[in-house]
Amino acid sequence: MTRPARGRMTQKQIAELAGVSQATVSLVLNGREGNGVRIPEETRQRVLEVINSTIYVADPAARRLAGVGNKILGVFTYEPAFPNESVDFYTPLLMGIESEAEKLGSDLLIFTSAAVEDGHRHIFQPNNRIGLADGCLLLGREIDREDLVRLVAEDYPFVAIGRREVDGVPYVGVDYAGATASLARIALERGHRRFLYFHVDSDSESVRDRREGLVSAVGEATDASLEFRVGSPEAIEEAVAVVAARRVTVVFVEDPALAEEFARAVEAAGLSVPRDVSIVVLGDTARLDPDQRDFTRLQPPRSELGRRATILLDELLSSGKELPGERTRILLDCPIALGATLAEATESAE
Amino acid sequence: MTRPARGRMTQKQIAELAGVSQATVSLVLNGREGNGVRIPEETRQRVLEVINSTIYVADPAARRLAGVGNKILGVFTYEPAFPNESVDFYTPLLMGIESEAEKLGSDLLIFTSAAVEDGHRHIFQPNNRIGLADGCLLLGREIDREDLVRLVAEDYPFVAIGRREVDGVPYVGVDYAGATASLARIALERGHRRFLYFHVDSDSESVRDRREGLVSAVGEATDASLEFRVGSPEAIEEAVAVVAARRVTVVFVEDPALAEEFARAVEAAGLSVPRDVSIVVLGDTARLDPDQRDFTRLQPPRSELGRRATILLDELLSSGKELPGERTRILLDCPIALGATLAEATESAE
DNA sequence: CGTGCTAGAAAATACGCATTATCGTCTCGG
DNA sequence: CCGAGACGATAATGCGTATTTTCTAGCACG
Repeated sequence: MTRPARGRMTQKQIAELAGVSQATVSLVLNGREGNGVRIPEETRQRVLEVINSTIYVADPAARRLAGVGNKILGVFTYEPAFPNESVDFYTPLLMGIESEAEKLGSDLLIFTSAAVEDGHRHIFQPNNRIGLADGCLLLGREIDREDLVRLVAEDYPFVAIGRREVDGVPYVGVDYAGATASLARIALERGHRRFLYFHVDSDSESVRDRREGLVSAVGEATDASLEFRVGSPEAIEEAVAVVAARRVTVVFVEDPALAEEFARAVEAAGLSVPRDVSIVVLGDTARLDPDQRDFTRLQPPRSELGRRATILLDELLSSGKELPGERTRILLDCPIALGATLAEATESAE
Repeated sequence: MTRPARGRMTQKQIAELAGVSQATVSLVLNGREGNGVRIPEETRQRVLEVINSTIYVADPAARRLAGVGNKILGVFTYEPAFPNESVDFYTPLLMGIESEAEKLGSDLLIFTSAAVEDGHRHIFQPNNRIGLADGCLLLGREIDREDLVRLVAEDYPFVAIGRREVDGVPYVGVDYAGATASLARIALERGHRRFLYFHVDSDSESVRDRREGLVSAVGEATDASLEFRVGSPEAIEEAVAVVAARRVTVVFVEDPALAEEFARAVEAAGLSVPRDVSIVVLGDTARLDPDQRDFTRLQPPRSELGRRATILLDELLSSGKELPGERTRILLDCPIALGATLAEATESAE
């Protein structure tokens, strides 16, 4: 017995003190009336007095076992939630989640116990405890698809933060496609015609959405072209050469770290950002150093994401899951930070 | 029934699939051997195979009810944990807590449900759920004394972050007295003799410790003097006058926001910081703007605090609370940021 | 006086798991 | 052939709560 009685009160003890049965205590506590249950005011008061004179609180584990909700929302992060490098990513999410949870009167259970392996956590481990929560929010840049499938199969109530293309997965995501398309259109308006896209090797939905937004917007302009390059050091060298030859005037970079690297390479080659080449950052800019340049970029509404996801989870829990699919798949508009790295295109020397 | 069976697997179902009893499944899962329990390898394998072919995970609520610790550490914050203004205060603490909880294989339950009243939360509210956690960490600048007394009375395992002068309260705090004394001695070494202390109206232990450290260190120098002023706008005006008259060369400020205000007032009066007057900040500097001046100040080791508190709580839980008092009251050294606002004292014009 | 009804409250049960006691069965020694 | 272990596995129990079911008086009515 890891955890002995400790001063903890039980309904049975309350019952003895009040001279009633445990069942009566439970009925009083839960205000059950009607349906064959009657409790005269006198008895009710007696029980309530005893309860108030003690420090009784219902054991949540027992409540859950008995099939009632606990007002506990799980939060599963695929990476540690609080380390410095992620602080700007997770903290705004958690802020939104916390404020909404407070409104709902729910507690948050953060699953820090899931060990990190292969760089990220897995939900289904021998002793996972997601079952303690009424439902769960899933945060993380990359969420294991198998986990999602399994959660759906188990009919466990959860909401993913970020769009997920798995049947039956409720999510609150960001309209990256639309926002990226907007950025691309701004570039087009500013005269850019030759685009370069530094992509990353990831098939995550967010990356794909951004790519598709870019491709479709550039495709709308018949005279514009879009080249792809994997974001790697070699590609940077080549890209700088291409830029130097005035064949590309704007570069969309998926990885923020790479953007800075590229900008430096450009400048090392004697060119200027954004005069000679504009740069737009697409991926999570949370990790940018504060002293880094003011990139033109996406600004996902993270707190709002957390808030909306929490609300959706609560809806799932209270509605008994009969929500129509479209209400469980939410995309939020993504604001754009215009920044200082997207300028008018200079005349091509061709 | 808020939460019906859902696709969830139980040991009973596993048992049926494997052709054994529920008890056997449990025994296999928990690796119980000896003490009258024997399970041949053949059976064990059969059960394990079934388990692995399904998505079974033990129901944590049931486990806990059955007397197994659930490895959940509660985190009670007296203010919302994630809002921007507190981010630098709580986040490092949470970082330390999280990393340690991960090592321990524990989850974190954040009590966001406790409604905020009178500006801060209370632990004991009807339906508080701290009972779900094995133990609890208490964070907050000001912790309600009554809550502490009651927790001790209940024999509930917890650790406060920050020194608390309440009998039986385990804590991990910061040696503010020592660090403040060090700062004062540095000021003395640099020739300062006339000290001014902007204090705040708070009897919290941390504020008191800093005051005592300052008083005792200044008291050691027989030729030094220390004046007290409540930190208020009027006091600022007066203090500037005093400084202008060269009667004070160094000001210790409890409230960081006030420090900046004071510095500006000094400069507005045509004096210079730190040439004419040195400033030392004592209180929580977490809220300082990044572009604020580089104050000489205290730098509490917050992540370490979180880490050590988590370790202590774990010790309390696993030791059955038989720890000697001195092991449950820990003070960590507080590093000092020398900053740029404590200079050599200029010769007094007296 | 027995029957039916009602109010009030206790008893019983289920939840899923861990653990203990118990029950067969088999083997070996005497 | 019988008793004592040894071995395997199951039945039984408890954890604290919610809920359903059952029980006990007391009472009115026929």
